[in-house]
Amino acid sequence: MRMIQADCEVEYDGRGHTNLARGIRVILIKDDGTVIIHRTTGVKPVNYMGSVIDFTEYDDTDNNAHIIIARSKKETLTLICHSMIVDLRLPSVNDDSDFDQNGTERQQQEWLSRNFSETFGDDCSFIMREFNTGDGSCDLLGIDDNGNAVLIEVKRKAVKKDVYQVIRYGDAVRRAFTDRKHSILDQIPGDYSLSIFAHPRLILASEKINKGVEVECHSHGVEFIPTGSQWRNDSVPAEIARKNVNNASIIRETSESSDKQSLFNDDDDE
Amino acid sequence: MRMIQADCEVEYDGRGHTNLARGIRVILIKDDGTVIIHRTTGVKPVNYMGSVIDFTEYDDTDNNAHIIIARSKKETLTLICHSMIVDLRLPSVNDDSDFDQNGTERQQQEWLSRNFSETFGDDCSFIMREFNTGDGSCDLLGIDDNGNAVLIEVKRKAVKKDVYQVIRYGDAVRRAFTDRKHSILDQIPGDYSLSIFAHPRLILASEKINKGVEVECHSHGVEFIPTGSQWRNDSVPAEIARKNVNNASIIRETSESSDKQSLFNDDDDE
DNA sequence: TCATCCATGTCGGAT
DNA sequence: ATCCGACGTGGATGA
Repeated sequence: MRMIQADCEVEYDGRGHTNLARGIRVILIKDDGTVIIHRTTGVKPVNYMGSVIDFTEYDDTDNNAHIIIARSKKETLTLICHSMIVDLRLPSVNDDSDFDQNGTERQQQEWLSRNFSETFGDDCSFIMREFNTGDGSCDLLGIDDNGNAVLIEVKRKAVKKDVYQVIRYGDAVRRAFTDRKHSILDQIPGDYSLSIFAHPRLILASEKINKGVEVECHSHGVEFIPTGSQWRNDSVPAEIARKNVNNASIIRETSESSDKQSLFNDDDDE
Repeated sequence: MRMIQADCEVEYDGRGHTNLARGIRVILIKDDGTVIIHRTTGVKPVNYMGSVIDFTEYDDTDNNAHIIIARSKKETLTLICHSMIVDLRLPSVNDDSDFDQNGTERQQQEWLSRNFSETFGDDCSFIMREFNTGDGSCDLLGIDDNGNAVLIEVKRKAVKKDVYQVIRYGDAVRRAFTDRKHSILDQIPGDYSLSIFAHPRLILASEKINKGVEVECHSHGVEFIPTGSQWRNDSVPAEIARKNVNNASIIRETSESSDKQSLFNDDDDE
């Protein structure tokens, strides 16, 4: 890992083409070749490149510049460094530690599969998750008492576009029905007829919902069903923070009103 | 800007919840409060947080740990640092330099507006860009010789989902027609009747196309039109690299076969 | 390799 | 503030 702060220009060429005019940025070069360039604000890097195949590093004495070129199979990232303010090479370490993640749509989907009839109605029973419609996979597949398939798309926050995702799944299974494409049944546990896809029920299920989504649902024959947030509580891990904060002495603390700037740079030496 | 390398645990709580077990990572804390935590590989940070309102920093002497807590309105990021290997506070700089980007859909859209009939046919003339359908804005609006609106969605790479984006725009303008919603015409230069939206032509235009998209188009009455890549050539900026690489002396150079690892850390002192 | 979909998506623009 | 769609989206997963 290499940590650089440099006064530099950056050019990227590949899927697109970008030019970043001269200025001071922070550059990370990881041991796997990944290059990440950050400006002074924002979460996302202004430039970056992964899958680097080779590096070339020049000293352009004529222009008094240090040049770093990273190449991947189809891309090139060029840094013209007019001055290297910091250039720190850190020992390589490998980090195979666990990263646990909660509150994902996957967990929401799993929770709903275990709370199916409670959420979607007693006339409706769960069949499977990740049902392949032939045109993308639907989060949940169920069947109602009329023998119609129930296609459910799960979102943490539903937007209008999602309504069309469900419509698309409906189109796909109806086409499987009219085309007598029996292979779509192979993935389904149990013994079902293709006719369950003649008139599928379409459901969009979500925790939060954007304005206008219910109207969009209604005008396209899609049911909207709120899921609540209960699913989040089922798998919250122990918080590491609480057990450490006790007995700790505060070194520095800021609030919204204070000058944030002064905290992170060396302009304010205490 | 603060650049840290630390042996740390990380917990995030907010929209989701994550726990990262102990290990060595690089942490950037920007002057705007943004925190970015990188592992040893990959482009994306393992943890991050923007819109930070306040920081709290502890020394937990009991556990011999340094604790940094960043809070935004609805989120908390906690770092338990068991050792601070590097903790560099860099002077704040402001960087208002230009960042030019090319090869965007926006440019493709603009190019198509200037090459409209060549691309979409002589029976078809351009009206405007970014036409608000009432349910999302369509990239290009034109009109054909039959007096029907032509709704065009532009993509660099078309996928099946995009077909439904166009369908949705078609739904919206037809609804405007049946509902006699004349206000949709306000944004259109020139004098048109609502009836142009009775039977809109729907077009998906793209440079690249995924398998199955044309079939999806055909089965939903959407036309697919390839745009080519000509639009990319209209706005390629001068390459800054070429003019600098001449007369430069190579310091170090790697190729695919060499040991990349050795380039970026200090295991190989030359 | 290609296609699909989620993401603590982030970000910018419009309403 | 919310809504909306692009992104050099990245990354994982399944065919």
